[in-house]
Amino acid sequence: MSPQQPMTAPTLDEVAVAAGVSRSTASRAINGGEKVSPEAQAAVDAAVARLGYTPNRAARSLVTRRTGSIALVIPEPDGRVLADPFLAGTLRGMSQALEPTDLQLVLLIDRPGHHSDRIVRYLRGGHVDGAIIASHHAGDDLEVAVRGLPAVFIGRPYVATEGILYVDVDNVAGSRMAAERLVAAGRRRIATITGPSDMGVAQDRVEGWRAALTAAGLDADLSADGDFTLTGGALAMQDLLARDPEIDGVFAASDLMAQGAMRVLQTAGRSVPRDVSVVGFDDLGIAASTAPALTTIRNPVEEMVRTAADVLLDDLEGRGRATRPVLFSAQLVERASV
Amino acid sequence: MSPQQPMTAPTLDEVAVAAGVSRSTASRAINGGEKVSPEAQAAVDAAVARLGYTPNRAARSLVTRRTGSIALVIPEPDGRVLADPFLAGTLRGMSQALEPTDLQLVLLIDRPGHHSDRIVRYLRGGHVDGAIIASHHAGDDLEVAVRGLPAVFIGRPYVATEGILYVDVDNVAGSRMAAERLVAAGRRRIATITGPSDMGVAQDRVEGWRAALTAAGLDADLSADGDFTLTGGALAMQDLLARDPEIDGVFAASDLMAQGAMRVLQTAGRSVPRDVSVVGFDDLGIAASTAPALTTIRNPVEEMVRTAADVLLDDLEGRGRATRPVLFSAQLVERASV
DNA sequence: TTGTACGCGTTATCAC
DNA sequence: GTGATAACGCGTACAA
Repeated sequence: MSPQQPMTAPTLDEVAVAAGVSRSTASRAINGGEKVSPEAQAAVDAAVARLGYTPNRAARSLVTRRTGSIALVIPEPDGRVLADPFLAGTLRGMSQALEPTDLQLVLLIDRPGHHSDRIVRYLRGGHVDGAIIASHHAGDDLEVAVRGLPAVFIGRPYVATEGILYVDVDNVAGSRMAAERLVAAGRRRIATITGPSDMGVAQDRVEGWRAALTAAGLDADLSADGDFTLTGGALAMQDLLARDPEIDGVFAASDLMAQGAMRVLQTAGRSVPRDVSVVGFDDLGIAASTAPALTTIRNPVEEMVRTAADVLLDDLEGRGRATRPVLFSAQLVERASV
Repeated sequence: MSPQQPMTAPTLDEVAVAAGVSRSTASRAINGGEKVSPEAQAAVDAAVARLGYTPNRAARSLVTRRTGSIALVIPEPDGRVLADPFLAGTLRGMSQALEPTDLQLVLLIDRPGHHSDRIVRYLRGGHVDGAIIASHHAGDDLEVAVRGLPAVFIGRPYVATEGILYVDVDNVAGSRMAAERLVAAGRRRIATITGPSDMGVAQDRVEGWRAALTAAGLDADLSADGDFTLTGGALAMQDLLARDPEIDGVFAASDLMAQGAMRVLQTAGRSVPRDVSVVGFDDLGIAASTAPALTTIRNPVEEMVRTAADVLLDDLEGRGRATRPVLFSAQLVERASV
C-alpha cells in the first residue's frame, strides 16, 4: 500500500504525537524555535516533513490577531487599455517581495464609479494587516482609510498628510531631465502631455517640465491633459497641435501617451524626431518597441514596489517604522525619438 | 463627544447584546436569516450597522472549515514583456466575478525556474477552497495539484485528464478561420507562428491552421515557434523568411507575435498587406493599435474568466458541478493587415 | 423560534 | 526546556 493522502490536513497535535513531544513544544519548534532543545527541534522537523504539516492559518490568525495578509490597492486599468505595464510590474514586485513571507496578497481592484467605498470599508474592516496603495486620486478617501493601518503609497499622495509613507521616483527631477533633453536638442516650442490633474505624480511631472522651460527662458504654456492612456495622449496631441502648429518638442508624462502622441504627429505629417522630438516617461517595455524607439525616463516600478513592501514588512514586524518617503532617482534613457 | 472608533473590532457577542438577542440568533440573522423572527432580524441588522460589525474571517473559517479564498494561478509574464493583456484581462475578470462574494482572491504567480513547486504545495496545503489556473504548461504538475480541489482551467490543459474542467475559446475553429481568411485573400504560401509547444492552446491553434491549409490543397510545412512574445514572434518571422522568401501569408497565434512579425516583414522590405497578409489572435488591445491595424481572432478572455469563476463558485456552493468544458466561439475581426 | 454548550487549531501564560 | 490550560470568535447540534 502506498501512503494514502489523508482527506483532512494534519494538525499540530498529530505532529506533536509523531514527534513525541507536547503540542506547546511542537508549536515553539515550528515558530522560530526559541526555548527548545535540539533533539526536540529535530524530532518536530522530521514529523512536519513526514506528515506534510502546514499550520492552519485561520486558527493561527484567531489567536495572534493578525490576518496574515496584506492588501494591494490598484486602480482599475483603463477599460480600453487592458495592457497596463505599471500594473503588471506592481504585481510582480509585490509577489516577489512577499514570497519569503507567509503573507498573502489580497488584491483590491478599484472599479470606476464605486467611489472606492468598498475598498475603504474593506481596509477599515480589519481584514488585512497592512496595505500598499499603488495609485490614488484626490478625494478617494484612501488616506483616511489607512489611518491606523500600516500602509505605504506608491507614488506621492495627492495631499501631503503628515506621517503618510510613500515611495516614488523623483518625478520632478525626471521630467526636468526630459524637458532639458529637449532643450538641449535645440527645441524651442516644447509642450507637455500630463496625467490626471488629481494625481500627485502627474502634478510633479508638470512641475519639472515647467521648471526646465522657465530656466531655459522658454514659455511653459503648452500643456494638455492626457489621462495616462494611449487615446488620451493622442487627443491631447491633437489639441496641442491645433493650439500651436509650430510645436517642435513634446514631453509626455507616460510612454503610452507618448506613443499616442507620436501617431498623431506622424499622421499630421510630422516626422519624429526630424520635425518634433518626443520624450516619454516609464520605460516599462513599450518605449523600446515604438517606431521610432522612445527616449524616456526610467521608472523603477519593481524596485519601488519591493521597497514599499519591505518598508511595510519592517513596520509589521516591529523592526522599526520608516519615517520619511523613499525617493528613487530618475534616469534618462536615450533612444531615437529626440 | 463624537463616537470613537474602538480599537478592537466588534464581536458577534457585542452585536447580540446590542440587539438584545442571543449570540446564536445574531449569527443566524447575519448568515442568511433562516429561522429568525422579523423583529430579531431587524434588531440584529440595526446593531450590525451601528457597530460596524464585520465577521471575523479567521474564526468563521476555523469552524466552517473553509478558507474563504480561492487561488488564481497565473504564469510569470515574460520578463521583457511586462505588459501582458491576457494577464490584465484575467485579473479584471476574476475581480469582477468575486466582487459579489466575500471570497478573497489569492494570487499565485509562477516564477520561472521554480518548477511551480511552491504553487503545488500551496494548492495542496488546504489554503484555498478552489483554484483557477490561467495558463499551464506540460509537466508543471498543476493537474495533479488540483486533484481533489475544485478547480477550473482557463485554456485546455495539455493532457486531457478525465474530469478536469476548463473554459476556452474554440482555438481550432478560430485559427482555421484565420487561415481560411488568408486563403480567401488569395494567399498561397501561408506560414504560422506558434505558441510554446507544451501548451494545449498553442497545439490547437496549429491544428486549425493546418486543417485550413490542407483543405485548400496548400502545403502546411511553414511553422515556427514564437513563444507568445513580441521578440519571439520577430525571431520566428526571420526564420520563416529565411526558409522561404516567397511567403505571402502569416497566421500568428497571438497578436503580440503578429506585431513582432510585421516589424520584421516591414524591415525586410515587405509591405503589409500588399506583399504579405498577417492575421493574429487575441484582439486584446494591441491589434487595434498596430500599423497597419491587425486582422485577428477575438479571444473573449474576460468572459471566459468570469465563466470559469462562475463554474467554480457553483461547485463550491454545492449548486451542482459542471461536467464538461465550456467553449466560447471564435470570431474574426477584420482590420487592415490582410 | 431561541438559547446553551461545545469544538474548530493555534498561540500565550504560567507553573513545573 | 517542557507541558497543561486558557483564550481567540464563530457556527451549530441539541435542548428548551
